[in-house]
Amino acid sequence: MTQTQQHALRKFEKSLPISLLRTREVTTRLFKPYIDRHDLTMPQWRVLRALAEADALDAKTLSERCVILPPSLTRIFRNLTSRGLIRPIDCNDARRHMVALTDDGRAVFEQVVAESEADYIRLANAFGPKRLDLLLDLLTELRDTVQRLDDPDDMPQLVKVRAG
Amino acid sequence: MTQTQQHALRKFEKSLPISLLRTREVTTRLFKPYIDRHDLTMPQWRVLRALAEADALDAKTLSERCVILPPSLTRIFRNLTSRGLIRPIDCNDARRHMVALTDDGRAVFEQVVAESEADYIRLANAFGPKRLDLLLDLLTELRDTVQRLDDPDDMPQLVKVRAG
DNA sequence: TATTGTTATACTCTATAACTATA
DNA sequence: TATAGTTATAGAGTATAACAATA
Repeated sequence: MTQTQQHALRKFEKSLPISLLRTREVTTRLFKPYIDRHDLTMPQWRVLRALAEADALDAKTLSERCVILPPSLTRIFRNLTSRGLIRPIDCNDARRHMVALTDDGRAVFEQVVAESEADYIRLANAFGPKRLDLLLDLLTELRDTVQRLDDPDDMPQLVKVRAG
Repeated sequence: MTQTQQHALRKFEKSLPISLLRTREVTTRLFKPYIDRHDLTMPQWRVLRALAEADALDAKTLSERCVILPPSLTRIFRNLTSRGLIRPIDCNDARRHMVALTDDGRAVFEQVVAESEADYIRLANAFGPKRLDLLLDLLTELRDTVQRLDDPDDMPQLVKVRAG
């Protein structure tokens, strides 16, 4: 391999969106069999997972938190409701479509977590639990940073100067 | 917000595939306008970007490196070839479909890079260039770690013991 | 016989705009 | 008037299996 090609490869590795995509692909592939086993798509799973950690959520919150566009979410609601995994929740704002897990939905969630736990521990040990925490923190902070780029009033002064 | 909900939120933040997806979503949104401007989809752009850093690549390599399944790649080849952005390359193994950028393809690539560079620098400065490098390194290393999980012979002894 | 890639097929997601209902 | 969500629609990606061509 030539010097130029080595440099080129490093540049490709350093593309942030692509690196995030590739890393997500391999980690998703590790856990996807446990999702497939319950006839769930990854977006459907993200909805169940988000609902498992809240009493109830509206469509907009789920859309943002699970990275699913509203039209897709409408279909996912229909699917998961018909399968008895989620149910509508009364809300004082009639525009909002709030949903929560049913008992069956929670059971499915708990099953997937239990079945995949061994692989998660295997991954955490192989990578190093502390490095995994560091990575997760960096991901969250990068997300916050990028979101603040669109809203410069929230930016700390130092960063504003450096970015300019 | 209750104690339980705070804990729940943290758990959702700590899902690796979801965190990777959400971070990719915001970073992609930052750069996507520059891709859209040239009537490219993100997968098409990944192909151009990979080819820009190699003389020529075959479909299998591109499929892995760009996270695109072979059937999608076939369609993308057809699209980019018809637009004159890539061209087939002769190869000693006639099974392989090798392609390379045309001059037009390279021009489009350079244009996108030039147009988006200011935003990339803005992001790197806001997040911290060194932290960005750390994040990119961790992403690459995590990818390697997960891939080795499927191929335990490659695992260092210490990790094998800890994982077992 | 194994590998590379294409085709076929069905389903899902992506993305935008237009529309309804509610605040 | 602004917001939340649904519907409609077109296009692209996801995923699998079956197939053809080549090694």
